[in-house]
Amino acid sequence: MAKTSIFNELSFQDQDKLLNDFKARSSSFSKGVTIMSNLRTTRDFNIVKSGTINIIRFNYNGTRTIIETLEEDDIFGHFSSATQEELYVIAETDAEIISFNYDQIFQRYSKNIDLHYQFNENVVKILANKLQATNDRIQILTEKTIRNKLLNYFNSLYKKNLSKNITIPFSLTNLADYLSIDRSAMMRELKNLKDEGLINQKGKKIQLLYYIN
Amino acid sequence: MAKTSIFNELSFQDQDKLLNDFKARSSSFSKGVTIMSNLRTTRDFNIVKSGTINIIRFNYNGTRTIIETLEEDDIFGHFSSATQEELYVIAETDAEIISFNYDQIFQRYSKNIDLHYQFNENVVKILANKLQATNDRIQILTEKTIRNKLLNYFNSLYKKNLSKNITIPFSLTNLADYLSIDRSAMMRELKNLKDEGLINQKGKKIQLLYYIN
DNA sequence: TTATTTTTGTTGCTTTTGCAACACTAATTA
DNA sequence: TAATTAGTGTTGCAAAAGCAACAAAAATAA
Repeated sequence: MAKTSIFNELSFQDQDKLLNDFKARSSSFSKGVTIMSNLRTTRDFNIVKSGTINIIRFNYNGTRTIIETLEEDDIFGHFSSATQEELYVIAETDAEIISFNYDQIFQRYSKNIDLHYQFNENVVKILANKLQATNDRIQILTEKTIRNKLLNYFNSLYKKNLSKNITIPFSLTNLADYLSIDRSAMMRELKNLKDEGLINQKGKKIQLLYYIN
Repeated sequence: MAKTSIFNELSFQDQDKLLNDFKARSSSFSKGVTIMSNLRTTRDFNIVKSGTINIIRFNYNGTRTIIETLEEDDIFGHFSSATQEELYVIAETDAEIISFNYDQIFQRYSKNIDLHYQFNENVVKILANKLQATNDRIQILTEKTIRNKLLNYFNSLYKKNLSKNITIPFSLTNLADYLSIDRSAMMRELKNLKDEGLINQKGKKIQLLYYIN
């Protein structure tokens, strides 16, 4: 399933028409700034127009978990959130966000119907993609041991790139964060996997030496 | 956010028109039967018309994890799946399923436009709901200790019912499954919580004795 | 109603994991 | 380029969790 962008099949002109219909507004944020601190209760539908942003949860003990990293044409809104704790949206780089009221996308428009149909199709496809990605993550998180979490994660990268030479797309510290395991315990397990000849590893570069499927 | 059904705001007549447009087909399954063994690759959009079904993953070691339990008017499809392992759809009770090709929902229909708009709105809302529920589950799974997983889960039930007297909606065995923890370790932790006076518990009935928020 | 299966509750033991602390390297910013 | 911050790699120890096994209760089927 190829990644769908929210503006798939829509020209820049079409995009302008849509955003105009939605009464969308645009805001700019500098690197490091908190874009939103109440993601759970927002009624806005948000599109990242440029830059990179992180959706972050702060735990009781002060540690943080990156829930999602978003880039150009990715979307976020109340659906990105868990109901329990509040999530923060933070600009990883300078970023531009377009926002409009969530219910706008359900309006029946008499003009530009084709554009709205296309937009709707994109929304459905993106949500379905996100749901699948989230289900992937659940599968990894439900693995009981650190070893299985790692192997499961490696396999998902393998299937994405169809290569046994994979590169972790973020720092090892963030990987531990993503897998929800202790970093030092993860390093220990990586070492075990190396010692047992299952992988080669240097920093974020990992070579899978075991048979897959 | 109230739960949206796929046929929200659509009369039975409207439903028939839609399903006719979609060239939908209906199938019946007896309790215990495997409805589908290749959820990952299906191109169908499926609706549960009656009964209860489970989406299940079988782990290497033979244990199973219930990914989702679905009832009347719930939907499932490739978006329900993780890309790694294959998921099974199994009839928990006698069940009736309606299926049609996934791409049908993106067709531009000249007739019954309002119905299709409404259906599309329902699809988006349901997917957003599911995404939120899945994010909830991720939050619970990222908790590091059994105690925190339990408390987090109890809190989510508390927030749903706004009562400190909660009832686990499935067996304790399945709860351990859902939280991805060892059942006996979970029982031990439940006992600890009781001994420390944080909860009362008898079977699936739990009373929360601690201060929330 | 009895028999059978599933679920609950419990415990000892072992393994895994998290925590804390520290040295070292790489990357970023002044 | 130097100074500062962020990330990597490692270890000992303590705490938490998994595994295995079994008895008792509850639910379901015969």
